[in-house]
Amino acid sequence: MAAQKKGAGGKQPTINDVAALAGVSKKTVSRVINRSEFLTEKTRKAVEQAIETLGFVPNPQARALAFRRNFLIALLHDNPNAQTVLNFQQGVLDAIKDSDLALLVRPVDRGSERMLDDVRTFLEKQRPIGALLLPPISENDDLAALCEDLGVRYVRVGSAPLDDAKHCVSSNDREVVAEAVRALIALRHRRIGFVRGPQGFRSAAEREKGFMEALSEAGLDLPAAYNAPGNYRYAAGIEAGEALLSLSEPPTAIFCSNDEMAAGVMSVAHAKRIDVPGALSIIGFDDSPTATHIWPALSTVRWPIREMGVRAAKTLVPDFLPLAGKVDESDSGVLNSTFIQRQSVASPQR
Amino acid sequence: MAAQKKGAGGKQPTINDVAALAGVSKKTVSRVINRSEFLTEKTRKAVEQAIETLGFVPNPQARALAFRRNFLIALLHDNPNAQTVLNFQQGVLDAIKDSDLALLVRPVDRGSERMLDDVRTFLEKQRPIGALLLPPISENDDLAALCEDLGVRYVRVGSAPLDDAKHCVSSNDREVVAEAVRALIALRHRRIGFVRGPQGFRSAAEREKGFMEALSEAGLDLPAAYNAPGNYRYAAGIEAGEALLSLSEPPTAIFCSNDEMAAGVMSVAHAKRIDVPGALSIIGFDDSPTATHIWPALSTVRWPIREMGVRAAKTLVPDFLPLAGKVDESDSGVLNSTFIQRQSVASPQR
DNA sequence: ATCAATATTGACACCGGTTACCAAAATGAC
DNA sequence: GTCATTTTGGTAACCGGTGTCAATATTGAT
Repeated sequence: MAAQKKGAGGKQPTINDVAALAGVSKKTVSRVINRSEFLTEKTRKAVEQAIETLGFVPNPQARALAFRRNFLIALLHDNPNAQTVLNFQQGVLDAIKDSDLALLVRPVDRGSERMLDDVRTFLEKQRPIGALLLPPISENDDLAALCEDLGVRYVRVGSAPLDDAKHCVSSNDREVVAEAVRALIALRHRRIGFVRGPQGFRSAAEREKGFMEALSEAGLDLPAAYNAPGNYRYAAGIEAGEALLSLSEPPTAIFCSNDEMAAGVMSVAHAKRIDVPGALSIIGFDDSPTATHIWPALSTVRWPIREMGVRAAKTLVPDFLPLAGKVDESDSGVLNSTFIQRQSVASPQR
Repeated sequence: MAAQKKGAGGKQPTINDVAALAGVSKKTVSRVINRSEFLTEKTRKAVEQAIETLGFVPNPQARALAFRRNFLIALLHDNPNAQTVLNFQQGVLDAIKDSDLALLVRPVDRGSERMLDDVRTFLEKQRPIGALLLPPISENDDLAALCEDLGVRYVRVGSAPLDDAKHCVSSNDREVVAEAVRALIALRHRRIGFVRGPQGFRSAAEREKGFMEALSEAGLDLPAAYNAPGNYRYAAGIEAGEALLSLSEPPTAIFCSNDEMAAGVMSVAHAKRIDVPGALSIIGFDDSPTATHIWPALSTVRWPIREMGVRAAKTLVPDFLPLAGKVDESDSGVLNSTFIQRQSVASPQR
C-alpha cells in the first residue's frame, strides 16, 4: 500500500501544515522541496518525514504563480508520423517521470501563416519551462528565436546538428544511410534507385547525402531516371515505384527516404509480380510499425527517437530532473541511428 | 499582423494596471473579466477600454490558483496504437482550439500495480478540469471512481457505452463488424475464420459479438479450429495465420480483430503463396496506417476516433468551449464506425 | 574562550488573480 | 425628506507557494 491518502472531503495538506508538523518555517519546507543546498541533514530529514506523513504534494499552480513559470514541458510538433511523435513523447516522459514536470502537447500547423503568433500566444499563456521542437518544425529558426525571445528554453531535434549542443539533439542519419547503401553495394547491387524526401527538409537532405556518399565511394553514379521525387507519403512511393520499375533497365535495389514510401514501392513490386527481395531489394527509413507489418519485412534505418526524447528532456531541464543520468556537458548531443536488416534485401539475381 | 506584443523585456500588464488606468478597483476589473451582471454600462466600457489599451491578458496561473483548478484537460491513455492516440488528441485539440484550455498528455502503465496511485498523484498535482480516458484504460471502473472522488470530471471512450451519456463517448463497433462480416457472407464465403482480441477487453468482446451475430444470422457456425486467439499484436497475427492456413480445410476469409493481426495473417498468406484476395479474404479493424501500407490494401473498420475526440471534449467541458457546436443533451454519445472496402476482400475461388 | 566568518533558518512581502464581506451610492416607497 | 432596499465599488484576506534579506546557529581561527 502506498501513502495513506485522505478521501474526497479531506483537503490537501499545504506547505503550512508541513511546516507546522516539522516545526520549521514555510520557507524551509520550500527549500526542501526545491532541493536547496543550504540545509542540515537533520532539518531535511524532519521535513521529509513530515511530508511523508501528511502525503503532501506541492501545489503546482501556486508554484507556477510564484515562479512565474509553469512546471511544464511543451512538445511542439508537426510530424505526420504518429509513432515517431509518440515514441518521442514516451522518451520525454521516461526522463521526467520522477520529476515535478508534466508534458504539454501541442501540434503546430506548419502551413498556417499565424503559426508563429499561435505558438507565441500558447507559450505566453502556458509559460512552460521549456519547449521541445520535433522535426520538421525544429528546422524553423524563427521558432527557436521566438522561444529565446520569450525566455522559454528550447531544444531542437533533428537529423543533424541544427544548433549548438545546448539546444539540439540529433542523430547520425547520414552515416547510417551510407552504411545501409554500402551493404547493398557489398551484395553486388550496382543499379540502385533512390526515392527522395520532400524538398527543403533537413532530414531528407541528410538521407540524400548519405546515399550519394556511399554511391560515389563505390564509384557508382545515380542516373536521373533512378532518382525519384517523394514527399514521405505512401502515394509518392507508389508513383516512384511505378516510375522506377517500368524502366527498361530497372534498378535491382531501391533506397527510399522513409518506410511509407518503401511500402509504396513494395506494393508496386507485388502488383507487378516482381519478387522481393529476389528481384528487387528495398530499404526504408524510420523503422516505423509499417516496416515490420509489410511483407517481406523491411530493412530500414531506425533513429533512436525514444532515446532522443530522453536526451532532449535532459538537455532541456537538467536542473529539474532526478540526479540520475545527467547529460555529460561535453556530449555532442548526437545519438546513433542503426541499420536494421530484415527480409527485403538480398543479392540481385543474375 | 496580430496583436501588437511587447518585446522580451516588457512585462505583462496585470489586473492592477488595468484598474489604475480605468480608475476602478481590482474587483471591478475582475467582474468585467468574469462577466458579472452587476455593472454600470459606463464602468464596463471604461474597463474594457483599459484592457484593450494595455493588451491585458489574465494570468492563467493566478486564476488557476484562485480557482483551485487548472485550465487543462488531461488525456490518459495506455493504447499501444500511436495513430489512434494521436488522432484522438487531434480531435480534442480541434474542440478546445479557441478556448482557454490546454491539453496534458499522460500515458498510463496499465500493468503497474501503482497505476491508480500514479494517476491519483498526477491528478492531484495537475488538477485538470477534466480527464479523458482512452480505451482500454477507459474500461477500468476504479479509474472513473477515482476521478469522481477527486472531483475531476471525466469522459470514458469505448467501443460500447461504458457509463451514462454524460461520461461516455463510444462507437457502434459491434454493428459495423457484423456489417463487414455480412459482406463476406454476401460474397458467398462460408468458411470464415476469426482472430480474437485479448481477453478481458471490451473492444475485443464487442468485435467478437458483432462477428458471431453476423455468423448466426446466416446460420453459420464457428468451428473451434477457426477461432484463433490473439492479443492485437502482429506476432499473434502470424501465429493465427499459421494455424488457420495450415488446416486441411482452411477458411476462405478471416476476420481479424485489428489491423496489425490482419497484417500478420496477410504475411503468412504471402509466405505460403496464398493469393489475397483470390484465395483468401482478410478484414481488419482500426483503419490504422498499416491497413493502407500493406499489399493488398486491407478492408477494415474505421472508428471515428478524431470525431470522438471532439465529442469527448465537448462532453467533458461544454461550459469552457466556444458556443459553437454544443453537444445536444439528449445525444446518446454513440458515433458511427464505418466499414471500409479495400482490396483484401473478394469472392472465394471455386 | 572569543570573535569573525560562514552556514542555516525564519519573517514578511509578493506572485496575480478571486472571494467574502462591508460601505457607499442610488433607487424607491411612504 | 426619511428610511429601507438594491446596486455597485472597495478593502482585506486568501489561494499556496517563492524571493529577499535579516537573524541565528555553527564552525574555525586566534
